[in-house]
Amino acid sequence: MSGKPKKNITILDIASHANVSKATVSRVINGTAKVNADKKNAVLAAMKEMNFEPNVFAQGLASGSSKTIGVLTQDIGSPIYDAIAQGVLSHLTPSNYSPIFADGQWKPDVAKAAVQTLIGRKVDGLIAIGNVLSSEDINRIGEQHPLVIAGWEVKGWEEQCLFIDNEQAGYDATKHLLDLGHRDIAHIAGGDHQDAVQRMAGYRRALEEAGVEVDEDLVFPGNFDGHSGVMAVESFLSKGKTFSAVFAANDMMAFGAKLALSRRGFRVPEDISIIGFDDQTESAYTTPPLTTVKQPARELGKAAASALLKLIHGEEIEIPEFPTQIVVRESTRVRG
Amino acid sequence: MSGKPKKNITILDIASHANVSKATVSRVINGTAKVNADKKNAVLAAMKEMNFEPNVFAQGLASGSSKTIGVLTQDIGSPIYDAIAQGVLSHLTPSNYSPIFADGQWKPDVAKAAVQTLIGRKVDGLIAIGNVLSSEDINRIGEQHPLVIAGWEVKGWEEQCLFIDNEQAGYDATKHLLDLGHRDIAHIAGGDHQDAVQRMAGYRRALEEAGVEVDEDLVFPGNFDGHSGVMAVESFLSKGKTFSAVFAANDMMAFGAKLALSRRGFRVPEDISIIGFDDQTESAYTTPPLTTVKQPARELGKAAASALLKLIHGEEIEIPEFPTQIVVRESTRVRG
DNA sequence: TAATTTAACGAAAACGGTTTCTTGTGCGGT
DNA sequence: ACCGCACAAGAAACCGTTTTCGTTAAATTA
Repeated sequence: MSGKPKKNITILDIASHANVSKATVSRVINGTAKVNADKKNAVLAAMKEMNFEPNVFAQGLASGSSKTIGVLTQDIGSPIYDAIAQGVLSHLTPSNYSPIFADGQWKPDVAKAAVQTLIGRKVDGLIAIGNVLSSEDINRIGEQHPLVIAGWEVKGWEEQCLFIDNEQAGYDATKHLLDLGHRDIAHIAGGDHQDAVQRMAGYRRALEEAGVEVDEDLVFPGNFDGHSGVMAVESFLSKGKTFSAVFAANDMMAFGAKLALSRRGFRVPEDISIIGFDDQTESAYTTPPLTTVKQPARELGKAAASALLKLIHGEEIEIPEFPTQIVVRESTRVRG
Repeated sequence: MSGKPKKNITILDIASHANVSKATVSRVINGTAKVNADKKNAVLAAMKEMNFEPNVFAQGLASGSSKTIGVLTQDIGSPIYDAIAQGVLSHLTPSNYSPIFADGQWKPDVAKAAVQTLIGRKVDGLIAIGNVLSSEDINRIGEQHPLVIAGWEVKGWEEQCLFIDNEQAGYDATKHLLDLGHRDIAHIAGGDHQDAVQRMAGYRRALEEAGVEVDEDLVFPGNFDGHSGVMAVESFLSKGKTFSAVFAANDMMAFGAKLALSRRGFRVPEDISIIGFDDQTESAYTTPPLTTVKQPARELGKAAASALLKLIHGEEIEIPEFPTQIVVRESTRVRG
C-alpha cells in the first residue's frame, strides 16, 4: 500500500499482453490501419484490463499534434466574454481537445506573449476571445496556425471572425427609443473598443435617419464600467441638458446611469427610459428590469470552437450570422 | 517566401552551432549542472540567435513534468468562481506554468471525467474551484497528485483547502441586521451547497444568540439565482409573514428579492432592509447600492495557485485566513 | 501450378529532449 | 613524482508513441 512499483503501463505492455507488436497496438488506438478482428479485440481487451492511457507527451512528440487548443482571453470576469468562454468550453468538453488558457489583459504586449506561450505549448489551434492584436499580428499568427476570433472583427481576417453586427444592434436599440417617441436620447459609449464605436455609429445613424440632430453633449465617453454610467448622467445634468432616454453601450453602465438618475430624483422609466446592451444575467432582476440588447454569446463561443475544430481538420468553415435581439423589459416606455 | 523547409531547430542544432554536446545544452537550459562560462555563453548566444524554443513534448516525455496545471471549474459565469479563476490565472501567468481548464458542471460524474482528462494530460497539479467530488474521491486524487481546493472545504483535506468562514460571515451579516434593530429577519438560502448551508448556520446562530426564535416560514430554500429571490419574497408574503429585513445567501437572490419587494410596494431600505453576499461588481450600482458581504475571491485564487506551486516543488504550505468583510451600502438601515 | 498482387503486421527509425555513465583533465595530498 | 579525487563535458541510454519500410502469408491472376 505504501511502496508502489510505479510502473507505468505502456503500449509495449499492451503489446506483449496481447501478443502483438506495439505498432499494431498503435494502429488499434488510432484506427490508422486495418487490423484483424481477433488481434484487435485482444488489444482492446488488454487495454481495458490494464486500463491503459496513452502518454500524451509521446503521442505529441511522435505525431506533432497535442489535442489542445489555446484560448486567448482578455478579461475574465466580463459577462459577455465569460459567456463566450463558456460556450467554447462546452463545445470542447465532448471533443477530445482540451483548452489551455492564457490572458492578454487587453494589453498588446501581454497578449503577444500569451500567444507565444500558447504556441510554445504546441496547441493545435487558437481561439481569441476579444482582441487587442493588430491586423498584422493576427495575419502573421493566422497563417501559421489555425485561428478564429470570437467577439471581434479583424479587417482582412473576417472569414475567421465570429461577431455580431454591433452597428445594427446600436441602431436597433436607438430605434427602439425613437419608436417610443423619444427625441432627446443620450448615449453612454464604451471608449474606443471596436464594439463600442460601432454601437455608437448605429446610434448616430438611427438619429440621423429620424431627422434628429446628435447633441454631442449627450454623448459620454464611458469605459464599460458602472462608474462610467454614473459619471455620464452627472455630465449630462451638469451641462443642463434635458433628455428623456439613455442608450448605454453595456448593461453595467446602464446600471450606473439608473443609480445616478435615482439619486437626482429621476424615475426610470417614468421620467427617463434606459436601454442597455448585453443582457447580462443581473439585468432581468434589477429594479426595474432592464430593457437591453441580447447577444448570443454562448452560441458564438460554441460556434467558434466548432469552426476551429473544422479548420484544424482542414475542412471548410462557414461563419453563421449571430442575430441580436432587443429584450424589452421595464426600463423603457413611451415618452411621457 | 512560399516553400518553407520547415526545419524545426532542436537542441542538436544549438549544440553543433555552439560546439558542444546536446547534454551540455540541456544543462544550460535547465541549470541542472555547472558548465563553463564560455561554453555556457556560446550556448546562450546560439539559442538567442536561432531563437530556439524547446519542444514541450520532448521535455515532458523525458522529464515527466508538463509545466501545466489543471483547473477544474464547476461553473464558469458565476461571479465568485470567476473571480477565483481570475486570481488563479493571474498568479500563473508570470510563472512558467500554463493552466488547462476542464469543467465539471457541478455534476460528480462529469467532474470525475474532467479530472481524468486533466490527469491524462499529465498536469503537474490540480486546482479545484468549488467542488462536487466526495471526500473519498478527493483523497484518492490528492494522494496521487498535488491538489488544492479553492472556495470549498473538504473534510479530511482541510490543509489543502482555501475557503472563507461562511458560518461566521453569515453570522456577521445577520448580526449587522440585528444591530440595526431588526428582529424579523428572513433568510434566502442557497440550497444544499456547503457554503449556503454554513451561511444559514451563521444566520441561526446570530438569531439564537440574540434571543430571537427562527421562524422557519421566513427561511426560503433558494438556489442562488435571481428567480429564487423573487420566489422567496412571494413565499414570505403569501404566508402572511411580516419582516423588516432579508439576508440573502448571495447577491443575485438579493436582487431578485429587491425586485419582488418593489413590485409589492415595499421600499428598500425604508420598509425593508436587504443584505446580500459576494459583493459582485453590479452590487455597487444597483438602486439602492447593495449592502453585502465581500469575500476576497481573487486573493483566494491567487493563494490557491501559489500554494499549489509550492506543493509541486515539495515545499511546505500554509493556508492563510481569508477574512470576509461587510460592505455597508444603502440597502440596509435602522429599523423604522 | 507458378507468378503477382495485396493485406496484415512486425522491426526499426524517427520525434527532441533529460539523465546516467564514462572519460579525460587539472588539482591537492603525501 | 604518484595516487586519488573532484569536475566538466561528451556518449549513449531512455522516455512512449507514430510511422515508414520490409516481410511474410494469403489471395488473385495468368
